[in-house]
Amino acid sequence: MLNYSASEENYIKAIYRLQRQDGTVTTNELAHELKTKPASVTDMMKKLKLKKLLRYQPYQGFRLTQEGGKVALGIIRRHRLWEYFLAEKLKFTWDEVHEVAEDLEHVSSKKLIDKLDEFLGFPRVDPHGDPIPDAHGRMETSKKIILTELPAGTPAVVSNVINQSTAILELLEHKKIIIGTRLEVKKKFEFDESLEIRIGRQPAFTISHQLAENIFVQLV
Amino acid sequence: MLNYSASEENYIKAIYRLQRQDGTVTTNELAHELKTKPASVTDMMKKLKLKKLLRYQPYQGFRLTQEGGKVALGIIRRHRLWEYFLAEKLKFTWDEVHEVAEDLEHVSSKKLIDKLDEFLGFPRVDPHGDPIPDAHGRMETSKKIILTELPAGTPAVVSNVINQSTAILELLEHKKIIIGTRLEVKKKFEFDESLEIRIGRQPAFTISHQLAENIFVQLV
DNA sequence: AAAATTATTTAGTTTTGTCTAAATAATTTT
DNA sequence: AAAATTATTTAGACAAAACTAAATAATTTT
Ligand SMILES: [Mn+2]
Ligand SMILES: [Mn+2]
Ligand SMILES: [Mn+2]
Ligand SMILES: [Mn+2]
Repeated sequence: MLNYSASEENYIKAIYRLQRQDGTVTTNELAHELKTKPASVTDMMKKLKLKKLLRYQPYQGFRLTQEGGKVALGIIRRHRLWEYFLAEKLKFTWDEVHEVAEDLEHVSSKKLIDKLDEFLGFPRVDPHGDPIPDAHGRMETSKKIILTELPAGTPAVVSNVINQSTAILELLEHKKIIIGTRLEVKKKFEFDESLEIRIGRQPAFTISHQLAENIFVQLV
Repeated sequence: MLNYSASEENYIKAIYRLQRQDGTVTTNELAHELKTKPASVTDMMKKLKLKKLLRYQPYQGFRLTQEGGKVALGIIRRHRLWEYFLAEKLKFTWDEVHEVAEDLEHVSSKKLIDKLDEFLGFPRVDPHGDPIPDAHGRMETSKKIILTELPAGTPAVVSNVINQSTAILELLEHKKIIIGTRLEVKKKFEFDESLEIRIGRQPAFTISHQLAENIFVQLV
């Protein structure tokens, strides 16, 4: 597998993420995601097409090729292993890891990453609950549902938090919700879409729709 | 302290290393050290001068300013901490650490490095025996002498190996010489400048001038 | 179906870091 | 002290990655 520049890697990773949702990715979406200009996206897309990492016809959207997908998984593996390292070994808080991992992910020594993986004990998920691809690019694909769509009375476990800001971390810490927390929705209120939830045998409490939207759970 | 590009950092580090030896650094020396062309060096020197990291008059040599020296120590700190991490935690061998650290050193989060330092237990020297600057840029300055200049009969401890190749590591492992080994020169042979040395109470053995040149020791 | 709006691409610049070839300065040899 | 050699700088080009402004294509509104 060839080596790509940090810039190319950031584009590849963004396309991978966006195409999970929409199937195909547009110029404007990418420009917005990467905080760059549409014209810059077009330039880079031509380059990545030439390198056979993606397919696209002018004015249609982009899609990674099989090879492009493999490259993306490699970058995501590096990113999430570093995040795990920062949180677990260096005691970074949850909201601090992403920014640093955004740089570390571009150091591409295969040996470094495989040894790091081993040192960390082959973790399956990063500090936000996102799965870490293994050395062959395989990763866990457990069915996760948004907390807002969990039916009342169904026990579930928090598996993933999307938003990685300091603000959401503060709130989650206050509410004592972390990845792995087992909870149940008691009631859904139509007016403001807030949820009443219960953790274990503790008294139930309320969380806002905005918060619930960012929490994914798995059925148990 | 501002942020510098990987390229600028590699130049700064190289100047720092070379000026330790010669006091001042020339265009050709730098070009050779960095495997680049003299014209590229001149370009970069203008840039670093503009940023007040070095002093130079055309056709004289270069010297880092005080600020330039501080920046250099920061890069060296990152480089050596990563080398220590790779060797100690990830079990890289001695000859493999430098190349990877050459990339990792350019990830410049201060918090990352200070936490890494703490995680590693504030190590004083990297795997080759070179001192690691602390968070304030201070580092050990123990007097080291080349093994070829150690007088016969004076006990000393191996503190440092300059050459970092796989080849020298193989030889040192075979001879059971590592950093920290206590030894004594028994005899120096004029003909080929080979040395007879003894480790502890074991039988004495011979090492070549080429090998001895790359080993530094400290008196005990 | 035209017109208006929105999305995307193209054209032309800019910055950073590199290179080759040519010019000039400094040093060494004769 | 010239001449020859070596070191350094300058001039001009190039590639990567970004940007702005203008052109064009696609979509939506009227
Ligand atoms: Mn992340
Ligand atoms: Mn990144
Ligand atoms: Mn090194
Ligand atoms: Mn480097």
